[in-house]
Amino acid sequence: MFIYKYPRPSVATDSVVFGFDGRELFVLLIERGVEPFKGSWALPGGFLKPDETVEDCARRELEEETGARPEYLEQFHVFSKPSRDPRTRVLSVAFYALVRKSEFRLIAGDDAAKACWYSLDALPPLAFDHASIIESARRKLREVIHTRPIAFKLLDKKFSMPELQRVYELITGQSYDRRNFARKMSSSGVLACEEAAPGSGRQKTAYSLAKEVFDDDSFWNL
Amino acid sequence: MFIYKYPRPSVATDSVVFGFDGRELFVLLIERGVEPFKGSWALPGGFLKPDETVEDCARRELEEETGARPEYLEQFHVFSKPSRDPRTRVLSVAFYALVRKSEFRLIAGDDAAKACWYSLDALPPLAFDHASIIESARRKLREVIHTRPIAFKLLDKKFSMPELQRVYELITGQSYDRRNFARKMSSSGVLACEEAAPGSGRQKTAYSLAKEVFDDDSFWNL
DNA sequence: ACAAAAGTGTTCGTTCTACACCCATGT
DNA sequence: ACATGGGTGTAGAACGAACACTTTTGT
Repeated sequence: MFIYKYPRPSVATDSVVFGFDGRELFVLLIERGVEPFKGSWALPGGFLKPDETVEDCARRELEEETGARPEYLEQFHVFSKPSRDPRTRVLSVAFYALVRKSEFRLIAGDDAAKACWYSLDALPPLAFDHASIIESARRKLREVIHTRPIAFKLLDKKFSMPELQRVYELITGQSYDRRNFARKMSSSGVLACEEAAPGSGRQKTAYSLAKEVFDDDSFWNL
Repeated sequence: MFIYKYPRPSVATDSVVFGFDGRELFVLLIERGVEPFKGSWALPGGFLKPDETVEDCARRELEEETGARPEYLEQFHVFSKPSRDPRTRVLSVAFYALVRKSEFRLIAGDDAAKACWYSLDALPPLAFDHASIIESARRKLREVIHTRPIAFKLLDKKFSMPELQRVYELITGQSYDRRNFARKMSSSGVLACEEAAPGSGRQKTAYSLAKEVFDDDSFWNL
């Protein structure tokens, strides 16, 4: 039992983990194993422990519930409407993360019955205010993709230009001319060319993130 | 007394209020009237009450401690290092706000001994991690000024082109060519020309934010 | 052999940048 | 009268947008 002089809210984190399979964008959801909303789909997340930062908490809960250990994870908004959780006052710090969907095995642990990828445009009904958290994360992603090279976190180390373009188009909702897109990317200096496809035809040239970018923190933390 | 089954952190808000006097940028600080850090300077802010959102809390505390009621106030980061407050675990949701410095009277109320503007490049020693919160708010401002027309919140309803330019230069840390700057602003469509200075000389042309922009929420909330 | 996907250059319009002079006001 | 600050236009460079054809691979 914990006793305080003034009332305190519970604090939780929720994470919107985006994944890409070469075609579509997905979000990682869990089926809740406990009340409230037992049996419905929700974002992975949970309550803050006494000695961790919210970032620690988001990472811990993600790993416990789904096995995911994203490289890139960032907080983007606090949801604090008093009625957002029917049990008690819960304030949620929301994060978004980008992972290579292929790169880890889904594990359902803990109080998550199972973890599962859902296509962003075929989401099931969601617990709490999680639908609006996802909406909000999408807007954030659309905003931030112009500022930092985060799209690469969704792709394998080596990727092709059309794959990269697809990611940009899905995130921004616009479409781009193939040649202009490739030129702009190439001249921006963040790409390294791994293996060129020589002639012209259906084989794909492989690119990767330039090393200078990959390990320069200023690109990622602004 | 409040009793919970699991430990909970205290949740507070802290606000970085920027002001502009025609020359320099300022931040609104209070002198703490209570321990810890009694007598030193700090950001206005305080603890979340049971039935308010973090936005409500930030507004309430700002008004109580300084009298400020900013039009534009937005959360930007959660600071959650367990040791950031010596008393107990306090998690802080940080906000930044922009006000017309001329437009309100400073009032010191509550547990603030007094409220006062400090120039951004002559800040006193600050309580807690408030120095780094301010640093972080500045970076945020630098980032967001390219996306939304928030600079106008620092200026009077009517303002001159050189004043507007000064705000941009202070926030971004760059300087711009007068003519290019004026052209870009004029052609961006967010300005309305109030009174043109006819000839050319030292009288200033007055501008204001275009009405369409002023009351179109999409410009402000993205 | 046909359909689907990937590679490749050029032109044109727009935007950005750099730059110099004149006038009005206050001291 | 002089210093300060504000107004104004143009030319060249960089950037962004639009556009068609050829090759390869899989069916």
